[in-house]
Amino acid sequence: MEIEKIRHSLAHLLASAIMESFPKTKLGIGPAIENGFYYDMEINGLKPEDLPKIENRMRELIKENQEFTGKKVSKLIAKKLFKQSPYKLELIKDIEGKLVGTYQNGKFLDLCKGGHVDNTKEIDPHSFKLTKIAGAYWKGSEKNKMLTRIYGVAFATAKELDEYVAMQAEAEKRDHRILGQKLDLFVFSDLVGPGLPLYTFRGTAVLKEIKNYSNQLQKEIGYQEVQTPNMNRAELFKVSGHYDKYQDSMFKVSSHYTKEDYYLKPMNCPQHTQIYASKPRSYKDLPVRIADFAQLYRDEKTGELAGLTRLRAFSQDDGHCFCTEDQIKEEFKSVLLAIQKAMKTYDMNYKIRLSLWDPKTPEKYLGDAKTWKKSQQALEEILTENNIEHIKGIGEAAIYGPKMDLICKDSIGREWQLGTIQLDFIQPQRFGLTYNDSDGTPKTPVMIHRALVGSPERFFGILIEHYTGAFPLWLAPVQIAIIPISAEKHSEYANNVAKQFSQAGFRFEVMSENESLGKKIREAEMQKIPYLLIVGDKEIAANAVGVRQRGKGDLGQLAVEEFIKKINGEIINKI
RNA sequence: GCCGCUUUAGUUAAGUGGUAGAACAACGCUUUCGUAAAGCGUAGACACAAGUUCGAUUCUUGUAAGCGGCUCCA
Repeated sequence: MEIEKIRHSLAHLLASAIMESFPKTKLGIGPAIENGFYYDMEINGLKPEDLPKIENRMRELIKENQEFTGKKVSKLIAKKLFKQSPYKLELIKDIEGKLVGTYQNGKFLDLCKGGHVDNTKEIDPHSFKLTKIAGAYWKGSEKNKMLTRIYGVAFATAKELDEYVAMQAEAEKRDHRILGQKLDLFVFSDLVGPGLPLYTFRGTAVLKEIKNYSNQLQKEIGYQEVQTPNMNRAELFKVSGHYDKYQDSMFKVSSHYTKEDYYLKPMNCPQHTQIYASKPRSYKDLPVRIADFAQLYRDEKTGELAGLTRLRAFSQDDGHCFCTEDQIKEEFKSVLLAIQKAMKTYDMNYKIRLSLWDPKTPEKYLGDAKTWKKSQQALEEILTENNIEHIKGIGEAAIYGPKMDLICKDSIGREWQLGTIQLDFIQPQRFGLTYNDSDGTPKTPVMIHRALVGSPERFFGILIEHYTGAFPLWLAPVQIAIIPISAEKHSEYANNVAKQFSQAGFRFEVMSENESLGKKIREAEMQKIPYLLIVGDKEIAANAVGVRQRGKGDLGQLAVEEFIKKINGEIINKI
């Protein structure tokens, strides 16, 4: 039994149950989706608390052993049959040919091309659940009316449903928004504003490590860090072409003293072109590779903001490479290797997507079809020549060119775009960038946009869930907790040990509150600190620390120097 | 931005048309402790604004923020 058939049949049963309780409802569409199904409809008076009732009615319908019987009818007849719903009529109009498919189960008739179980007895009445009510635009377009969508999850067996529910609960425990608060990594303030997180010293420590590591990796492939302002004249974005396409999502800033508009920058590339353009370049200077961690601002719609994964202020481990066409392949390859190295260190699963333009909507992009064809071909060659497995994403390209994106899957199965390498023939042209070639003639360089983990802030959020807050030692916000057994008797020694850690550059805290040892260990464990060092009389006598490792328990005594040597090794190797 | 839901102390969270009961955290006192919560006590909250009402934390409306979706994601 194909699970899609069960899911889609349940959508019909849902609609059938809805029409009984809400006969005025105008139905839209009801497909099977990953993990379940949904049905879109224009409905009045439906409340979330109605769902269990509808769910039960669906179970009753299943037990009636209804047959699904398909029949093709002419469009004229179909229009009469479905005259109640303008959405169905629109679908009938859109269908090519003279006949349309209909399916009957029990008293319910739906416009449908098929894909059902033969009889509802093939559905386990306890293997599905209606989960939520949401709004959804008709045919997925913001310009259309918003319908009500009822979501359900469904599996072949009740056991699989239980497993799915359990997995969702597990994922919730990893939610970076909750862990971020519990582990004191970042906060939001109503006064500061939505999408504008404040990182505590702990969160800042993690973010810094993420950025430092990206910087290390990109230095290895020749990128030099620059620093650029957070705002610039509107003119810059008019030249780059962003102003026309993205004006609505840029924050406008005004000066009291000049009439000209300024914008907070949503990306670094236009500014980087100006570093390139600051002096004459020779072919011998290329590639020119620059990297930037500047804060970026995007005026996202409020409903799109979410935790650290969608922000109004964030940075990117961003870089741009200006090179000749001959150098494209080599440059892409070195960046791709750096990204893969990073993903290995973070122990993340990913796939590579070749993101292409959608030739059906050229108005969404800059540049002509010929340039697009040329650049897309170049990227595809790189992937096939190096035997790199990839998928294709039509319509996923940037406005100025195709790209390779790294897609990773998080703990609850959501996919995130992290690293990216993008080819751009357009901006260099628009900014009039040139270099003098070996024959003395001026040529236009190619621009490569790239990021390793994308946005460190967003990646931070993903990592919190990836590690369930238990960061590896090198990333941990606090790496070591030093716990004197008696605050009074052992704090002095604890502080002496701490001084050595401070000199060694570790992140530590001394827990010298007047609390029981058990309680302090519990607190440190809940903060997921990798190493707890217990110090009491025995350790003082031996000039040592009692080492307790997260997840491993008591490791026994180690001399302070020995411990420093041990964790230094772990930090350098990022394990 | 759109559809729906939510908002009670720092956090979790009970409850009511007559202004709130608790746990953890905080603070104070006692305790000075060997690997995941010592004991006692103190203080602290109904998101904001308007309306209905003798009286609103509770009902209505609006605003803000959050959550689940949709749309978007250079």
